[in-house]
Amino acid sequence: SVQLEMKALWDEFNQLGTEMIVTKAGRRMFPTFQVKIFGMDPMADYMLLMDFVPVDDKRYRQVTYAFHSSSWLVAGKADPATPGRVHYHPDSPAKGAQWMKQIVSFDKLKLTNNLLDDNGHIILNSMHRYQPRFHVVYVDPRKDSEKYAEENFKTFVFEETRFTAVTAYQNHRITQLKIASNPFAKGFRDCDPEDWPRNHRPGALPLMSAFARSRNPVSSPAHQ
Amino acid sequence: SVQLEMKALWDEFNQLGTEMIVTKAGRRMFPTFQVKIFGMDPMADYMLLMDFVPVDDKRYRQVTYAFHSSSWLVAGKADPATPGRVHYHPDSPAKGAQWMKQIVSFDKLKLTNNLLDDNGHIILNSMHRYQPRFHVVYVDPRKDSEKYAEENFKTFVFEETRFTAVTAYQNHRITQLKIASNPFAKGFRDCDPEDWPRNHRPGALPLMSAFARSRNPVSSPAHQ
DNA sequence: TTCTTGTCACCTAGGTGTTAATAT
DNA sequence: ATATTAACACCTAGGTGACAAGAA
Repeated sequence: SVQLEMKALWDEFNQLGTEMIVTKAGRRMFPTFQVKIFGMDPMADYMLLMDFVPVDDKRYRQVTYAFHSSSWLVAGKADPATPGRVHYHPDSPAKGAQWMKQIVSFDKLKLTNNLLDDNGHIILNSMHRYQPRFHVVYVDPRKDSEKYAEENFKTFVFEETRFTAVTAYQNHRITQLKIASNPFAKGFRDCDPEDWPRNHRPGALPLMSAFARSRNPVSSPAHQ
Repeated sequence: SVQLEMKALWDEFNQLGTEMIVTKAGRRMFPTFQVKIFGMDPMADYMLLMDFVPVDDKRYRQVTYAFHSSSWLVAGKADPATPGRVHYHPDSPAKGAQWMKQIVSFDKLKLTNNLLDDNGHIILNSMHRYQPRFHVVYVDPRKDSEKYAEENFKTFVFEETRFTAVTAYQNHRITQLKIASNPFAKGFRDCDPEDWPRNHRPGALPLMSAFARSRNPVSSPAHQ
C-alpha cells in the first residue's frame, strides 16, 4: 500500500484547482509527488515510476473579469496527445527494504511543453488537465518474466494530485499558495519572517494564513 | 579495466604532495575520484566502493622556515588506526551497462577526522598518509555466493591519488592549485577571469600558470 | 485577447579557503 | 610551536515567480 505525503498541502491546492508550470527546459512539480510505501518484499527488486494521463479530452481557456479573478472555460477538444512518457525514479531498481525505509520523492521529475524534448522530461499540453499516476513494478527474476507483466505491477492514483498544465499561473490564489509553501519562492513572500511561526496553527489550513497576508490582496487596491 | 579520470590533475597534485582536508562535518575530496570502467558484463550487477589504507605507519609533522615554505618530517609512529570504513557508490548495485556508459564519480564521498562520526563518512587520522582504493564487486546470483567472495571482486589502486590528511593546508602550493582548479574556490582566485583562456597552453601543466599569478607569491613580501 | 518565451532578481542548498580563536 | 575548530564571505548549481516582449 502507498500513502501520499503532504496530503494536506495537496488538498489545499486541489481545492483551488492545482496548476503546474510547464516550460521548454522542464519545470519540477510543486508540491513534489512523494509517497511512503508499505508491504513490499524487502529482498525483492522493484522499479518505481510515474506517468500522467489526461483527465478529460478538453482544452481549457481563461477569462478575465476586471483585471483579475478569472476562471476556466472549456475551449474545445483536447490537442493531439503528447508522447506518453514515463519517469522512472532514479533509484530504480532497488530492493523493497530500500524503498520502504524512507519517503520516496519524485523531485527530479520535470514537466515540459516541448514536444521535441530530448531530456527525458514528461511532455504535457498546456491548458489541459492531467492525473499523475504512480506505478510499482516487481522485477520478476523468472526467465520468461514478460509473460507475467500484468500481475507484476500495481498502480496508485491520488485524485488530489490532479492539475492543469499552464505556461503561466492563471489563478492568483494558486500563485500565492505556491509562494507561501515553496521554499524556493521565498523571495516573493512579503510577510514578516518572524510572524510566520507565531501565527501557525497546526490544525487548520496553515498556509492560507500566509496567503491572507500576501503581496496583492484582492481587498486592497492594486498599486498599478 | 579501470581508467582514472583527470589523471593529469592528480599527477600535478601528487608532484607537490597532495593534501586533503578532513573536518568534523566531513569534507569532499578534490580532485574527485572518478573512473571510466571497461569490460564489465553489461547485464550483471556490480557494487562499486572505495576505502582508504595507510601508506605507512608514520605520523607526520610540519616545520616552518621564515614564515613559509615548510616541509614534512616524520613525527613518530602512526596513531591507532581509524575504523576501516568503506564508501559504497550510491548507485550501487547497478548493471555493468549502467556503470560503463558514463564516468563514475565518487563526489558524495566525504572525509572526516571525527572518530565518532555517524554520517557514514570515511574516518582518517590527520597528519597521516593514505592510499585510496577502488573495488568492484560482482553480485553473484548463486545462493552460496559468500563462498566465492574472493573471486568476485577486483581492486584498483592509483598511486597518484595518495594524499596526506590535514585539518589545514600545510603546503601553500597545494592551496593555490586547489584554488586554481576547484570551481568552488573561485572566490579566492585573483587572476583576471578573461586572462585564463588566453594563457592556457593545452600541453604543459596548465593549472600551474594560475599558481604563478597567485595571491601570495613567494617572491613578494607577505603583507603581514 | 490569450498564451508563450526568455531574462531576471531572489531564493535554497551546499562546497571553498580564510581567519581568528582555541586546544594541545 | 603546531594543530584543530567554528564562523564567514564568496563561490557553484539550480529552483522560484515576476515581468516584458513576442506569438498566435
